[in-house]
Amino acid sequence: MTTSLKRKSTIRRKKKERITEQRKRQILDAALTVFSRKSFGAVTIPDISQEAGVAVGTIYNYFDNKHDLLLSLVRTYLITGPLVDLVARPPQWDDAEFMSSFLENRLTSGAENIGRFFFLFNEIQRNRELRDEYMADILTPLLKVLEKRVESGVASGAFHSSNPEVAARGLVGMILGFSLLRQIEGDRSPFQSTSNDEIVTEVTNLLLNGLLSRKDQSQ
Amino acid sequence: MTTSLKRKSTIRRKKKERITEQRKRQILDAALTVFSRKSFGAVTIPDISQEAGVAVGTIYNYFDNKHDLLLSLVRTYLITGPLVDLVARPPQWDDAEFMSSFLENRLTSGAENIGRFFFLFNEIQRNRELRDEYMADILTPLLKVLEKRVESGVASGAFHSSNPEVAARGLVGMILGFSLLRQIEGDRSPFQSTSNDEIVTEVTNLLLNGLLSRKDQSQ
Amino acid sequence: MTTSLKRKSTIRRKKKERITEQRKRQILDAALTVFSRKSFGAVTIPDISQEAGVAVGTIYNYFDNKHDLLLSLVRTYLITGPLVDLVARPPQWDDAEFMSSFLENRLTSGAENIGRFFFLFNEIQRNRELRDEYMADILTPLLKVLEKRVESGVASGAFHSSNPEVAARGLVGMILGFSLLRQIEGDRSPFQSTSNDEIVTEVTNLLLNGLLSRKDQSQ
Amino acid sequence: MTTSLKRKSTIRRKKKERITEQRKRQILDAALTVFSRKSFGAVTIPDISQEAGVAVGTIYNYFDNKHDLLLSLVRTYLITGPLVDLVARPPQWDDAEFMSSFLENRLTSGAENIGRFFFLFNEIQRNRELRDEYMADILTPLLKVLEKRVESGVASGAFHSSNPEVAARGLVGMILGFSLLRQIEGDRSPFQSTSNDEIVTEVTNLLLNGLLSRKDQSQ
DNA sequence: TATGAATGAGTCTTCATTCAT
DNA sequence: TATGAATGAAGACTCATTCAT
Repeated sequence: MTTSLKRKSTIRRKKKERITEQRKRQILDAALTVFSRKSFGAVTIPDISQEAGVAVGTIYNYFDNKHDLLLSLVRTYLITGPLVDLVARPPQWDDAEFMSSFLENRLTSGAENIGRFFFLFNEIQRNRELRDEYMADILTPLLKVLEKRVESGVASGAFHSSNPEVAARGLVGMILGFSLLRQIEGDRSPFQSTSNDEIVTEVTNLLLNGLLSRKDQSQ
Repeated sequence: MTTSLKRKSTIRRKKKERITEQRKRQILDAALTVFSRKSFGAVTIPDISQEAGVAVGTIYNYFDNKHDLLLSLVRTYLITGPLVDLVARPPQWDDAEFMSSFLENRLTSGAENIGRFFFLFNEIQRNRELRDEYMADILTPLLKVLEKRVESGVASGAFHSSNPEVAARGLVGMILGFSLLRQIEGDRSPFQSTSNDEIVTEVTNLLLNGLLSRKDQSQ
Repeated sequence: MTTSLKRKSTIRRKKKERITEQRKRQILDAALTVFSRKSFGAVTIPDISQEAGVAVGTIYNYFDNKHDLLLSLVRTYLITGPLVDLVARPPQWDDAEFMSSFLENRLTSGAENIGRFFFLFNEIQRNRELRDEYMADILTPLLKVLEKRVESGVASGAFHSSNPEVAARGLVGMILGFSLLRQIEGDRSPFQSTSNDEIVTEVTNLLLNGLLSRKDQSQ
Repeated sequence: MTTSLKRKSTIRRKKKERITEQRKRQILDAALTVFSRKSFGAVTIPDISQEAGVAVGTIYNYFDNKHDLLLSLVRTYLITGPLVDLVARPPQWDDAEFMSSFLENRLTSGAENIGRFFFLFNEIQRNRELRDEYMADILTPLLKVLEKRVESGVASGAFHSSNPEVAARGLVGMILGFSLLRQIEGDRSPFQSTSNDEIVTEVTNLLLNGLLSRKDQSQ
């Protein structure tokens, strides 16, 4: 009976933990939805609580304060996901294949979300804690992986001779900036009737082959 | 005498307008300085008034309210400047020269400031009025100019065959994204000891010639 | 069988009541401990529940609300105890002995606790119900006993001729005020290295013999 | 004219300072009034603002926060006034005269106010900053003055041999405690029909001559 | 009976805006 | 025109109390 009781209590604890995680997620999802509508500063806790369908006080049962909620938001949605996998387990393809695949992946799955997280770039710039964490966990590792690929590609002759640091930031930067422009243009983007595949192909092509045609290229 | 009086009053009015413009500018400059220190939501009117060296009430003599001040900020710093000139009076160079010169110009003079103005992009996205204005006055014309250049470059054989809409957005996007990354990396950027000239050269090179070396390029 | 059942149920009920009283006491003790750490306004029900080792909800099984808990606190710790005994069964000593023994008793056992209960005096002042109860049950009877002793002492020639009402309040007041000062001085009290016996002797001496030496005393 | 302008500005600044002081005082007076009705924790800023006849925000133009308001309250009403004068410039009377005059003074002018400030003793006990300041500025100097007087009185033979530290605290304590009892008894005090002079005389007599009549006194 | 997550009224505090000087 | 004290609506956050388990 003691065993049974113990088991029961363990089961209950686990169940409780699961519920807690679900609630956190429920609130974070609501927060993200609201943040994509209003700017961060304009979002109020009641906004979030209403969207999440819980009381204001409930939010404070799961997060210390608004700032903590923001941090959790970043940790949950940015500092996880496919990018982290890519960095942690870079595939064994050759450098050109890797680049082309990386660009396609980011332009396809990353671009759709950039609008929702755009407000975070602002916060990241102003909030030292957030910035340090984002850089340490995401940006720097990603850039390092790309730099290494560029270096090895240059060494093997597959790539132009390039400064790897600039190239890595150029690649990531274009993905970021291109997605940002799509976000700003919104409804008025000329890509409404362009297939996403074509866009990805074109951008990848631009980055891999450049703008100039072969004959004009000056090595 | 009436004429003389009128003339005098005209002179006075002009002088007054000039002073008013100076004051507005003084306040907007202060606002921009403050925005670069604190996150947008954290900036208060007293902050700005202190930075500008005027009283809180004075700001309300020149701007209707905080939102109006923000609008003026965008109009003054984003929807004016060298970009407008470039679009209004595109130089007569050939397409390749134009592109290379455009990239250098933007990466040199634009990049330093993009961090300071970045928070405005957020506002642009949330504020329909602002976004429409920004797109109509700046973004769309700029993209149009670039698209035309790409088209003519492709026609002349100077450029790879490309979708001009994608290419134009790719170019602007990379400038935007690359500058944004530099801003985020800040002190930890690996470019601390790299000359700005080299960076500009490398990015320009990446965009014009692509990442892949000649022998691998598939037209 | 009915009888047996009834008896059993009576026993059970008594046991239950005893357990209930224990729980109440456990919570009140915890409340007192917490109040001695934080200011009254800063104490929360979770604070008390944690100190008592019970859940928040459990407290509400024994007390209607926070105010009720406070009332019980006063009733349990102020409106009971040795003072009540003293008043209910005054010893048969002569008046001088009684006074000296009263002072020693109060200064010894009462003084240590006065700091812990002091915050209750505030509540007593604000809460008419509580004040009436405290006065009716404790303060007035105590003062009456002392007044009677002073009267009889004056009549017997043992005491100076005094207004008994003033004298009684002077005695109680000094015990109260002296203990309060010790509480406020806390660590910085000069009595750290003075034995409690000496302090009690000195205070008792001051009250019984006064400050002036015999030769200066004006009857 | 420059001189005239300067003078004008100086006058204005002084006027402004005076108005600021008046406002602070106005708010502090209101706070004191409200605190004497409700316990400290129960008082809200709107309570005070309403009593003071100003807006909530105005209070924050003069005090950093509620805690700062409390500190100012203590500084303004407790750490100033006749007690400070007494301590700073002790009169040249002989020791017995001094004591008797001190007691009369405190029992007369101090006692009426003790009720209004009673809540502060609670705060003083819980709030280290407040306690340190109150002790350093008021309590310790006062006790030191009294201790010295007792010492010199004992040396001159005017007073009984006493521990000066205990005696000083006994004197102050009785004033405190006696006033406190009057406050608690309120309407039901038996002193309603007793002249204040008589009360003061009796308490002073008790402290100076003690309770025991001459013949019983044991030196 | 015990529990503790959920609730939302109530608090402190901020700050855009006004207006008398 | 410039000033800055006064204003009070609005937001972050707390905590006494409830109630489903």
